[in-house]
Amino acid sequence: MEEQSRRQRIVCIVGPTACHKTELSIELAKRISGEIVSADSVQVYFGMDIGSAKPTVEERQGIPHHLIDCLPINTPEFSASLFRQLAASAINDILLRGKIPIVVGGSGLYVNALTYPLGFAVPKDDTARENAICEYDHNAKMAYARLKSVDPITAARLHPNDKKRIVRALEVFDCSGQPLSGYGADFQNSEGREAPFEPIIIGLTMDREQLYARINLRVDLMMEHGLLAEARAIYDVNYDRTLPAMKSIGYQQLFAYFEGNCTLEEAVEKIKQDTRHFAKRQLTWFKRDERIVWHDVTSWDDQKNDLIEQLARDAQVWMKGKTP
RNA sequence: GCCUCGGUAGCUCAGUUGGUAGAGCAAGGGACUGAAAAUCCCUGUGUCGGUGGUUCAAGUCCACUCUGAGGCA
Repeated sequence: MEEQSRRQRIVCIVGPTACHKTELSIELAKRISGEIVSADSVQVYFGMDIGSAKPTVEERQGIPHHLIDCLPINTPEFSASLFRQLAASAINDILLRGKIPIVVGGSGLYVNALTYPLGFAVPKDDTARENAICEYDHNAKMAYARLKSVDPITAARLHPNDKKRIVRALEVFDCSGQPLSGYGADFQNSEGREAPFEPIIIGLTMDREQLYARINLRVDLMMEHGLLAEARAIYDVNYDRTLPAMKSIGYQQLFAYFEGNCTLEEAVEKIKQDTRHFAKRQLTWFKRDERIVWHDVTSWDDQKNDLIEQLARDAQVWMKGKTP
């Protein structure tokens, strides 16, 4: 309890893409003297502006934004762990300046990295990963069986086809001698470690059909605002296509078009489709998080003023640390 | 007017010699610890266009009918 109250508090805004997170966060920041920390795995890259729905300088209205535009596209690897380091230092800075950090984003794992005591104890090990991939490709069943014997807890969580996670779990064991589950296998703080920050989490959601309609519309707007040229510029640089940034929605589909694998119309449809699927996955992720206080913003235009006022009060109470 | 081929799940279509239907996509649900806008898993009842008939049994055969596309006049 003593430790808990000493932990630094932050405000988080989460929810699926196209759910007014950006607008809300900026309005909130204006009222409570906040600064924004983006928890978004694509907005971190320079040059991916339209497709990642980065707020423009005008939209930011002078509110400082962190973790936007801080990596080149050809960054070979970024990770939740690295995000935590960068975001944590940004947040500490903000707090030192007496401002309120507002973490806003749709990358659920990134938010959890800041608000749960996630392990991230064993860094990526290229050799061990190579070997695990070979092992899995050679005989997936046996690779899974080995994980079962070496780390039964993680194996039980994972489906035998979940190559990426099985490989990672084997990698962790092979280079550390410890099972991945030994570093804390859940989000429930069962290991008793302390999370970096203590959040109030505001969740935005809306009627599914409405959300999908907004997504479709937003993709059309992105195209009008020059997404094609933005994607083309990135395509022309000829980056390694296995780079994480190259797989972002809105870009990979247009790359397929540039390569003649589909028409432009089909590519745009695919962007909408993939964005809808993505929004659904985000909702699944956030739904199980019982810390989130949800707000249905289906009728955003009518409710936003009241909602912003209310959330500004909630956030300020939270930051003063008066736990009920 | 005649001929041909269609009409089966939200969409595109399968459906063997008659045994009350099944794939892909969409959609829904779930998972998620150094790739997370990534990756992985689960879920298919629908007046088989309609009405009658043959049959123990019809999406499947027959008749009529509605409807779409194409062809010939």
